[in-house]
Amino acid sequence: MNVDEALTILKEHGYKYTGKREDILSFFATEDRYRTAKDLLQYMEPNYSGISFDTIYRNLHLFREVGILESTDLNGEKHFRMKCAHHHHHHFICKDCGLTKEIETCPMETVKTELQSFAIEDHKFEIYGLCPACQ
Amino acid sequence: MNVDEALTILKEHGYKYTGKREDILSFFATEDRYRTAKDLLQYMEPNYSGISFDTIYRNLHLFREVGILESTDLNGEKHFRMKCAHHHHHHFICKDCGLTKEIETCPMETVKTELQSFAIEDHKFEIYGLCPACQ
DNA sequence: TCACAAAACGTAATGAATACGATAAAATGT
DNA sequence: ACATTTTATCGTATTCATTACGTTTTGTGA
Repeated sequence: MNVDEALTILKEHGYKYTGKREDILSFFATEDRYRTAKDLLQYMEPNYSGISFDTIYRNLHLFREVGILESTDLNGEKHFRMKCAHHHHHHFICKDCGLTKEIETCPMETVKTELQSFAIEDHKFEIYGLCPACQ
Repeated sequence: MNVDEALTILKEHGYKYTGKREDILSFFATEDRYRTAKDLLQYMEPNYSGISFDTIYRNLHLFREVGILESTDLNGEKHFRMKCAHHHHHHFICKDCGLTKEIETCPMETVKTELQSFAIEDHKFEIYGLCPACQ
């Protein structure tokens, strides 16, 4: 997803356009990997000195709710990345740099037969390690 | 894993026996599901009034390190459960009560072919939802 | 039973995330 | 263009889980 697509989604949901939001989106559009709220704050600081935590977190959660970002818990800290909306898949995640690689394998179909009487709402399949550059 | 097996593991690693440790272990031996540090603290409080956070967390991490417990992050809070050591498997986890059900399916073999140049260190496959009792 | 290493206590500190009243800014209708 | 309304942001305080640490207590092996 690119910045324009994301801004369109925002507008469709009736949310306003601001310079900060565009900058947040372009941060994630450029970084094709999982980043933390702190990473984003450090990126924003130079241009918007004194930007508040509220703004960072509110927008991160808003963007996730409307489907612009996706998130995962990595050692106790929430990480965010631009959502890849084209099809269902999972991620390899580099422990060092947060880089992600798409995994096509998804075992949910076979798993469903194992969970007949359970109400499945969600699932998480992540592989962790080091990417070629970080090895 | 039962309490005696766990105590044996502790002794093998040269750690000491204490009443608190046995109680912590019997808590997890009884509860066949993911529990938080707070859950454990509430269980210990009546018998050991004034037990400290240090004791709780130190033992939880120790037990995980020697392979007595396994842990996962669930909405920003670490959850622990007795490790089922017999064979590799994953879990369905109930969002309400933390109950777990073993899943035999593990897609790592096929995934490895997708990640030739990546150093795989770990993986997580969890299914979330409601167990029959909580629906 | 004595000495020493490990465990626990009590409490303070850290760090991520959330909350909130006040202010500012963007969209909308006239 | 202007006023109105709605949303966004600021500044800061608070919550909550977790970690840290100096001191005291307690197992354990000689």
